[in-house]
Amino acid sequence: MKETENNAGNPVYNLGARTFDCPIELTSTAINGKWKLLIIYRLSLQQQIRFGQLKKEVKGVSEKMLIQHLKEMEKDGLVERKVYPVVPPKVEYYLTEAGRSFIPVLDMMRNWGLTFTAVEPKT
Amino acid sequence: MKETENNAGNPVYNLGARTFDCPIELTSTAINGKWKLLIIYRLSLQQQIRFGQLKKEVKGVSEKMLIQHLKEMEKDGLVERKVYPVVPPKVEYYLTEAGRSFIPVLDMMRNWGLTFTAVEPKT
DNA sequence: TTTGTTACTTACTAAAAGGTTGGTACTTGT
DNA sequence: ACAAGTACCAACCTTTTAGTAAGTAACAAA
Repeated sequence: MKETENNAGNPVYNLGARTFDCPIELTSTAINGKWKLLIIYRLSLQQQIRFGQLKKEVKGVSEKMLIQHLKEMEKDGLVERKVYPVVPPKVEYYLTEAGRSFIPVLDMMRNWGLTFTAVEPKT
Repeated sequence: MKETENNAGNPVYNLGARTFDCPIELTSTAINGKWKLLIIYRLSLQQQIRFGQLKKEVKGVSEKMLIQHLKEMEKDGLVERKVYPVVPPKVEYYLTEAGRSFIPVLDMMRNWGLTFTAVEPKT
């Protein structure tokens, strides 16, 4: 059972443990989640960031979803988690190489959004 | 009530009837939907396409979701719909200028996905 | 008159996503 | 003894999203 092709002989794409037939579906899945793009954006602006700080910066996110999304992105190999053996707990998150490779894509997505800036109506 | 800023005096971004404070959220919302990126991708490959043909090309999509997504993208100003007054019905869809402006972004997303191509394990 | 074609619509259901609340662990400072 | 601080977890509930199945309109061809 070849792992570089699907049954039709087409190449496949792997993100973490998941396999896709289509690169767009991979990307789509990777960023699927209400807060993921914002999380990546925040992570892209600094080397590493503590969980509590990230929660403050991603405005409106619940703890549950922040953790859930971070875990998924960890599994996908986009984010890493560093635990400091201290009390109270200290955990830092940062983008992996693969995660950082998404930054230019995110920038384009952001720039596209910027083109929809509201303008003053003519009086 | 100014429509180019939010209450904090920051600029806002408009997609169709919706307003966002953050360009990433706008983009996120615009492409939110299981099939939207694939639909845009298909539309990007040809000038216009009939509904039935689009359904064939976006493999796995149900009629309901295809229609729903197309309608949303129409409201968002990314897609246009052309109805021919014939029987049986003939409807063609195509990207608007704003829709086409997303193509480079989609290309980057696709290229990012391509970097996850599975490779032969070393034997 | 019945059938076929195409682009839908509607109703119903199942599944997934996300929010809220209330925990826990562990150590330090009081 | 206990309160504080931080990063979680688990249970529960609501909302959203998506899938299925059935039906409709309009005309043309058989």
